[in-house]
Amino acid sequence: MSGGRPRAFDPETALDRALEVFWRQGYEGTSLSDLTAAMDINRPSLYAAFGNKEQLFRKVLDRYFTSPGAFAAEALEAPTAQTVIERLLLGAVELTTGRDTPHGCLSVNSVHACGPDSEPIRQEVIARRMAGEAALRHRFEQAADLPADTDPRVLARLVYTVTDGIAVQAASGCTRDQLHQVADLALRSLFQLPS
Amino acid sequence: MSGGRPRAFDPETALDRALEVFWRQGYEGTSLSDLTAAMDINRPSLYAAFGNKEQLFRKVLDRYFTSPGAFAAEALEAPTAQTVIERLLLGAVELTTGRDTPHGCLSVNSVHACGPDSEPIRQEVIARRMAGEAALRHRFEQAADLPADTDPRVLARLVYTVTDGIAVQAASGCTRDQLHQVADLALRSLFQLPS
DNA sequence: CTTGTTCTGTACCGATCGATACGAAACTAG
DNA sequence: CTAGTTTCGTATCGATCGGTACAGAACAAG
Repeated sequence: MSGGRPRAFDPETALDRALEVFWRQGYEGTSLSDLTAAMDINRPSLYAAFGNKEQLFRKVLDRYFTSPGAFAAEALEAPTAQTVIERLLLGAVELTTGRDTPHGCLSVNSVHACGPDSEPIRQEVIARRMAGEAALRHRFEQAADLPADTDPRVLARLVYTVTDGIAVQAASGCTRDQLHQVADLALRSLFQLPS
Repeated sequence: MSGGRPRAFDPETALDRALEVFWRQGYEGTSLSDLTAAMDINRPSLYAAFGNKEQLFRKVLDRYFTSPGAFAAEALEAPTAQTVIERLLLGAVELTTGRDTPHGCLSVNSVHACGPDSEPIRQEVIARRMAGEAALRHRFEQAADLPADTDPRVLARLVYTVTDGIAVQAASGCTRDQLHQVADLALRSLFQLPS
């Protein structure tokens, strides 16, 4: 039992740097050289601390959902279905159009991870998306402010369809203000509110 | 002036094969080996006939929008704004969940083209998307079946947000039937139709 | 000190990336 | 037939990919 040479970097901040790069460039678009440059560590240090590129990305995904993407889980605690949806749509706009973060959504980007070698990553992201959708459906099943003929599954899927679309729009240059208008219109349509 | 050796492949079918591969694997995820294998031609033949990978992708984009994605332009000719949106949403579902085509949308995939080297591709796709959105806005400006307080820009953006979301959902495994339900609910919400 | 352990830094691995050089093959024109 | 032209097929280019071997540096324990 012994000390050994102390590591010269903080794993958490390094993980944040990796999140930055993966968020902006996607899984396949990010090379190990990009990662080591952004994390300011050498290649062997990266492998020793985080496994390999795929394992690093999974840890980055965890960090993404627990900190910038935490609003999605927290939104489910809103009192009514309407406020849940409101928080989800507005939260998606904020997340995907941040001033200090890349535009778009890491999760949505990763669904389109391209090559055959990144298929496990795709599957993992898809599994997380389905879990989120199922949670939203359960939340809707317990809501009292939805019409009786509303299918919670379809509504949950529509809401995630809109948030996914928001992410795509943000990734393709739509501004935060523009997307706020879109989210507002979507909410007014869903709940037939006066404009 | 002379003949020369005739080419042993049909450029149009080769382009269709390339579309297939790019559609499924994205721009960066598709290697030249993937392309030559799918198009059943050699590397120099590809370069002689289509330029390079980027130019080939642009021609594939043209083909995509003029044949599987043609519904988007045609939908604008529908008589009312409501039917325009109807055709767009249902067309998006059909396009992105085809039996004999990859799931998802080539255009939406390419927005997330990852690395810094594929930035020109991203910009081209974004430009085409903005052109489509502008066309839809103009169509809405001339529509008689929209409430007077409707902002055509916001509505156009919302419609494309939903079609983008449909593409993401399709890419992540959602079935055609499920997305039809989503599109139906979106339409009923937008136009406050009885279910 | 020495020993053991862990991390750092360089230099490198085989594989694959997009892109080409070059000669043989297949055609037309004369 | 020969000459000219275009495509095909192989073999290869330099660069980069993800991943590692290995030696030296920095610590703790004795």
